[in-house]
Amino acid sequence: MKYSKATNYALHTMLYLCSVSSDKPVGVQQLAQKQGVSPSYLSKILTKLVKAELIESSSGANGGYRLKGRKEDISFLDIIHAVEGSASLFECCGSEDSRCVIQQVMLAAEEAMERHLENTKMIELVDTSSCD
Amino acid sequence: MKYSKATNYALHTMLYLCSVSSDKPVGVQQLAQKQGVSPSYLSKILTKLVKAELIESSSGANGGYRLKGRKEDISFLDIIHAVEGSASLFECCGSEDSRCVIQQVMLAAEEAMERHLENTKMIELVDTSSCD
DNA sequence: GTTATCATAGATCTATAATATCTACGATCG
DNA sequence: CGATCGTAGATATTATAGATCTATGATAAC
Repeated sequence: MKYSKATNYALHTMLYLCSVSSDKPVGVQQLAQKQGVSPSYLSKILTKLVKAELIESSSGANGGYRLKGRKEDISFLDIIHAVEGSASLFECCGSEDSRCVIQQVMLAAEEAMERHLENTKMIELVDTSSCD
Repeated sequence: MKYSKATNYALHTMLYLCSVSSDKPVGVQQLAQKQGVSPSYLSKILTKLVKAELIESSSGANGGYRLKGRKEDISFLDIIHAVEGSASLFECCGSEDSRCVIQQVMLAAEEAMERHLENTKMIELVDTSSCD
């Protein structure tokens, strides 16, 4: 079990967009170059963030991506759910059999992690950012 | 990102071994049948639990698997680490770049989940077990 | 000692998801 | 109109999970 590289790209892109905090959209070429990944692939990931309404895109010349909401409101969990989906990490018997005690423990553990990810907002990292 | 089915099989097998709590080893055929999985596959998973010293195996007639340690000491995290490995769920820049603030947040979140899994011991589920 | 039973290790196969690229398309600005 | 830029879809490529089979070695019962 591992977080995908796509999640890594998404988090770093969001952190960058939060730190520039400009009205001007940033093109995917520039974003991709900073992370050493192909623009085609990154744009697929960013489209998920658009659909989750974390960022918005503008086409045409001087187009690109910019934040939609406020930095204070964007959590790690928002970004991760947008990329990875929000399904449970553990499924016992195919469906959600809530009677399974193992399922209950795993779900509670997962919620502990998600609580932490939900409480950490992007704005907290803006000034201290390295490795972006 | 999802927990593997192997983890599911391992957890259910461990819960069963904890609930029978007999000196007699249980064969992999019986364990596999209860979960609707092939004995060949399950034995591969159980071998990992043996190497992690959570259970012990005995060959030959009337052989099989039985608990090694005490139920009070076996945590969910022990089992999960035995099957999935104990590497971090998130890797930022290939190596463990501890300067990356994103990495730090993800690591802290993961630790919150692991803390919960470590504090939940098998014995707590033995009596209430359904879906085993 | 022989035989039946049972775990282990290794090779192998398939299925599925992650990773990545390319092309065609539609939208926008100058 | 024409250059720029995001979107969607098709497609290719790995990597990993999931699963099975065979050969081997260990053990107990006879």
